Amino acid sequence: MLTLKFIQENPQQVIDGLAKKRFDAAGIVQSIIALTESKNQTQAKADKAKAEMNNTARDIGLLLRNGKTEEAGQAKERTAILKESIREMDQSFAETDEKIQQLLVQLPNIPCNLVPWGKSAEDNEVIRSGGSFPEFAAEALPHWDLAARYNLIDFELGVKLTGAGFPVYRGKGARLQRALINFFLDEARKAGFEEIQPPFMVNEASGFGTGQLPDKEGQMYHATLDNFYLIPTAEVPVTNIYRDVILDAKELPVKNCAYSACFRREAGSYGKDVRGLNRLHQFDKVEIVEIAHPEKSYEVLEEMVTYVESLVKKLELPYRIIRLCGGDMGFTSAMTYDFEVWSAAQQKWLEVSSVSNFESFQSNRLKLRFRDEAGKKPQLAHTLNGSALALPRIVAALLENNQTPEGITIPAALVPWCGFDMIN
RNA sequence: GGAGAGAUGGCUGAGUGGUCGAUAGCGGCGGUCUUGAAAACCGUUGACCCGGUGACGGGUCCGGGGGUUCGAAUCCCUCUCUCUCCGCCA
Repeated sequence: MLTLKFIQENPQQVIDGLAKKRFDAAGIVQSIIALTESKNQTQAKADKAKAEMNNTARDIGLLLRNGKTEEAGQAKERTAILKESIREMDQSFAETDEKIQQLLVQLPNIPCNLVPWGKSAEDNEVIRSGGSFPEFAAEALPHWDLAARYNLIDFELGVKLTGAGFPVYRGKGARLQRALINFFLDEARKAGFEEIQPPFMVNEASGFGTGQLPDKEGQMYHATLDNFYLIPTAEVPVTNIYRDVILDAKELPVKNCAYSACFRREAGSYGKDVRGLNRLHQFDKVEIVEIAHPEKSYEVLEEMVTYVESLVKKLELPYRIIRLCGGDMGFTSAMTYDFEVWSAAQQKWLEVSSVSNFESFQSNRLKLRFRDEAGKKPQLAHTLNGSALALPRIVAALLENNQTPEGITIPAALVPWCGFDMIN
């Protein structure tokens, strides 16, 4: 969430910035400023009363020690009124603060200047593309047909065991999953990311920290008996490592990577978008997370994009990198690049990675700060993350694009991790 | 799952109703000494909020929440977590 101070000091910048996300912030900003003013006045009054109370209590202690019981009794009577007014002011303060918090969490992050105007995916900006489109003699088969033909993925069996969107990978299909996970983790390690193996379930506080709660509650699986949530991405546990942490500037940038299974209820999805591997309730992903100095975060973002690009290049997939327009961006992001790979049989681009700079939007809620030098005040760090990469659509594209009459070929870079170069 | 003990500042650890944001040690930072370093010695060292241009002043925070009291780290209730023993077990 945005910081109160920033909104107070730059109300117009907030309103103008959020217009790019097609969000009308004028009313909320105005309310926040008015409420904050009233909250501050209440605090000033309450603090004064509390100071008086503290002094009186101290005096009573001294009087009692000196045996002046009567005077102490008189002082006690005076505190009763004071006490009641403090109670009222504290209550009013808490109520106002609660209102402000409720308004604050409604404000999306402000897009950075580079973000193009636009209202939907059509207005996104293609930054660059690479790889070549495959050509086929016969008609290309979609990955669900190929998965069945080579016995790689059993979607129906997943339905039997759990439900739709929980596929069972088997044989070379399972080995391909494992190979991709290891490939992505090893590449990330070589690029300087520390590997983390996080819990796949998190508590409520972590859900709040990264903003899944309270808004996207319905998108997460919830183990109600213990009040744990299955993670929708490793971003949640990994970023929450740094909740309530003050880092030393020397430690920046922090670079972490993590594999996790990801669980998403995907309530509301239907139709051909969910066919095969296109949209699943459980899937595998390697995530990269960075914590950067505010002055460096956009450099870091570009580095992350370059890194993710190196992965799709090694997998020899036709890809394009897109800068999302304001209208298509997520709530928490200041700038997002999406990576898409071409699905030859479905004849469409599939999103396989989303790399974002959240600036201080996440760290404000997380209370993730750093200290430039000893003695100086801590300030909010910038957080960034990206998929590097999500498996299912990569697998879909690999299967579809590399199909030959003899079988499916494995990109050379992946063969050492797979242990085979052909699925047939 | 049953029984017991505990949660204090970056860490260890005192403090059981009255100037306690909190003794002490370690660590960190600054200095003296040294060619330099170590050792020793001296000083310093939490976060957040409000008011003030500022010096500074005030407030909140001793796991979370609530209560008792003029006054709570200290007493009571409750939740969470940790440890020990027993049970079970990959």
